[in-house]
Amino acid sequence: MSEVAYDFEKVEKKWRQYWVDTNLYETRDDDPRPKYYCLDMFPYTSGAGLHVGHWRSYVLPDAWSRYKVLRGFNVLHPMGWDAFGLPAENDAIKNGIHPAINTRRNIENFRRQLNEMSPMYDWSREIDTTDPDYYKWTQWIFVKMFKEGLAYQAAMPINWCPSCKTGLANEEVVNGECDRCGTLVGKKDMRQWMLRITKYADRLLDGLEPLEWPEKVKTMQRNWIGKSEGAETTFTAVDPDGNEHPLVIFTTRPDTLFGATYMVLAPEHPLVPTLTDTDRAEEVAAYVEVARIQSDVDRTTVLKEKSGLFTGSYALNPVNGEKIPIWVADYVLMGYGTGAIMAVPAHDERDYAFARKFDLEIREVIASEEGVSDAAYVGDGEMIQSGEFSGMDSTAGRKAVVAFLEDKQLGKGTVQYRLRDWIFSRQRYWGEPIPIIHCTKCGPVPVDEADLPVRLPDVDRYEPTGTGESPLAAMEEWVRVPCPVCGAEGRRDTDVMPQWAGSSWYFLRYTSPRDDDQLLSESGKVWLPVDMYVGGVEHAILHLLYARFFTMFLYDIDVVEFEEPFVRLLNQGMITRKGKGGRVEKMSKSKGNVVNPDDLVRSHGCDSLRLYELFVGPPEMDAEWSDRGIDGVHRFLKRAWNWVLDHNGAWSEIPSREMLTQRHILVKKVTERLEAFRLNTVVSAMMEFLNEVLAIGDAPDRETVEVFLILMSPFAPHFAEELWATMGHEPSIFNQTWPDWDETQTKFDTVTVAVQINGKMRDKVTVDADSEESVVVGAAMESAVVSRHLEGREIRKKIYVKNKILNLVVG
RNA sequence: GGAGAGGUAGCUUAAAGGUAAAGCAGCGGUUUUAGGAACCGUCCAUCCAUAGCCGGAUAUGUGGGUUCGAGUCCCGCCCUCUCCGCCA
Repeated sequence: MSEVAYDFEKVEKKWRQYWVDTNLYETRDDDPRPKYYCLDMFPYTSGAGLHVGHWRSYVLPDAWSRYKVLRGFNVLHPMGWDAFGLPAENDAIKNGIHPAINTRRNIENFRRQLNEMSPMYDWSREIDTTDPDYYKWTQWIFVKMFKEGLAYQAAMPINWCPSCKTGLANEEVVNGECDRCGTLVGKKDMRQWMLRITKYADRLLDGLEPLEWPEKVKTMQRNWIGKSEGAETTFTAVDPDGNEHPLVIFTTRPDTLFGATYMVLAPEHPLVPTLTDTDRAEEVAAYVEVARIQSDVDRTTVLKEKSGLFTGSYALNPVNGEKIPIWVADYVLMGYGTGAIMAVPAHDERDYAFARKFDLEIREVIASEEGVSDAAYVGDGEMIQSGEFSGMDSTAGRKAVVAFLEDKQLGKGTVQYRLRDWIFSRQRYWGEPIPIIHCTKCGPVPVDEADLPVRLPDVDRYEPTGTGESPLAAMEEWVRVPCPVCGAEGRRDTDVMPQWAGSSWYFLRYTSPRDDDQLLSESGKVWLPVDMYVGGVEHAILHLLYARFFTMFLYDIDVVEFEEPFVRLLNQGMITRKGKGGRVEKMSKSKGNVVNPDDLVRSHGCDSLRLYELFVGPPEMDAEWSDRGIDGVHRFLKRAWNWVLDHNGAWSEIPSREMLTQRHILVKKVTERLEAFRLNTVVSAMMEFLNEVLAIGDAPDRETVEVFLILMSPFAPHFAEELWATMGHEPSIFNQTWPDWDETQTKFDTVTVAVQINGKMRDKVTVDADSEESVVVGAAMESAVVSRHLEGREIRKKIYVKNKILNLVVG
């Protein structure tokens, strides 16, 4: 037994201080080593603090960063705070503490908790999205977008809680209800700032292709962007007075144009009042009103019965002049396509359900084996009942019909996206003020870039006003400013940016966090783009899409030299644990199943917890937390500690052949598994190694132990550093180089070969490595078990795989 | 309805065509006034057979297939989890 017990508390305190004192984690732009930028998704600083599930997502990239350091890279591994936004503001309101103060407290708690993990963050690069020196540049980007025509104002229906009398962000609408009072959320038309992300739809789609991202995330983004090719076609609507109105629809299936038996307008469609006849006007208006105040959530998630009303008017199909009824129904959305459709019930599931309910004609125009008597047929096939196009395959037919429409000027081929422009205004307090001044003569004018940032004023009342305006609107002395263009009296925009604004470009700022003159310093550019980005899959769409959009924009205005910010993405899995309801689910305070990492650091040590967070399961998969699991890795560390100290100073001069082989196997396994990011199996390789060398029992040689410690250091840094020093080395172990392995040294002198008979394992024989077949067969024949199975049977075939198995096929 | 991930010993996970392995739990021991912790050892998945050992058969959700050999490859089915969803 070693004299010095593993006192993790003392060891961890000592080295944590040492690394800080010696600036081990300071990262320099001009370091000659090749750069590597490993980024964690920075936390949203809620009041709840970190649990072991969060810890995992920070330990993984930290271990990876430390590995990259040992591999000779100059690693940038920064951390900061995403601290503006609604949850922070609501939390502050609830606690009756000003958001600025509340946020500061939360940040300090997060920083303290993260430091418990001993991360190699370069804290000199810390950023905070609520810092005016930071959001100055968030506003700067907005000004640039405004100047490029990408930021514009539009009247948009927004989520509106009639009880709280306030606009709500989508995040605040839960199952169609106001998150705060439970009232059904409706819609209200308000003038909003919008960002023209749709202009980038194609680039956002095409850019995904080469990225080393999980396929799932790429698929989700593709679906979100939702590109569909089709045609716009102009029908002619005839109102009750006999006046004609062009009615444009979008369809992805122009080949089914002859199957259109009715049309549907979205309730908000501007032609609805015109086309509704007087008998139906009241009923239709009521229907439209109900649909209008319903939220998108209600209209799109409830997949039950279709509803709708006939307007009393008809439209003419441009390809055959047929007269078909025009309906209004809420299954058609104003926000997609043109807000109007031609309904082809035979070949569209929604139209089919609607037609069945309202007894409308279902006309088959694509031939299929199944027919359309039970359900719509949505596949391809031969076009029938389609005039001159009959007999054509529908795939070719789509192009032919589009060509026909274009020729007759009845329509054109177009592309539609599901992606909408980004609603960028919030009528709230805790966010970046939108840097625009409204002038009665000049209209909206951006704040002069030299005058940025527009500081968020300190107000006494930061609660939502109830008028639908931001609390900032009440600050007359702040609002009233001269117009930057003409000098006349202007008014500041009083909306703020959404929570996502600051996080859409923060990864750039870490490279030049204190540059007051530009968003990104020349010297900081060396780091970009991000080589490895680690975070939860919950950001698969919004944050990652917004960040890509911002980056592409900054590329277009020559701020950065690349279009895609994140080369490689890793989504770490959640930590789950049995909650109050007895169900195994994601850790959260409300489920009562959180485990606080601070407690485990105290009881088992930071290194044990780091190791267990990695060991708990494959990084990208969810893992169930086991309260006792950490004991296993803790014992492993103690055993390893004793193994090193027991032999310290009494090393074996020459490593035994077996020890040497174990060492090379370990380096190989750990390196290969690390490169594949299978960190859980790296830890188990360490355990297996220790079990093997303890079984050998010989004193290890010095080099084997040194190698072991270097391999351990990314995962259990204090442990490795302490033993490294105890062996007489100068700190720090992180100045060492990752060891290499010799393939020829990973082989043992003798190997155990399994002997199978007809594919079933019967015995094992030990032979010299690389033995020929005859030798192994000879050894196998001496086995009693084998000979018993061979008795009275003839060997038909021998299959020998060197050093692995011998299979005897008998008759 | 669509997309993705997954189902291996009581639990969490390895094994990517060739001996089913690691940790936890369990069991036995040492230490201890005792319990716990720690440490050491061990490990029996099921069934058949046996006084007991030796032995045999069946075992990676399930049913087929390919192969000398399948947890692994192919096809069908069942179950779990996550995300998306009236997008024309």
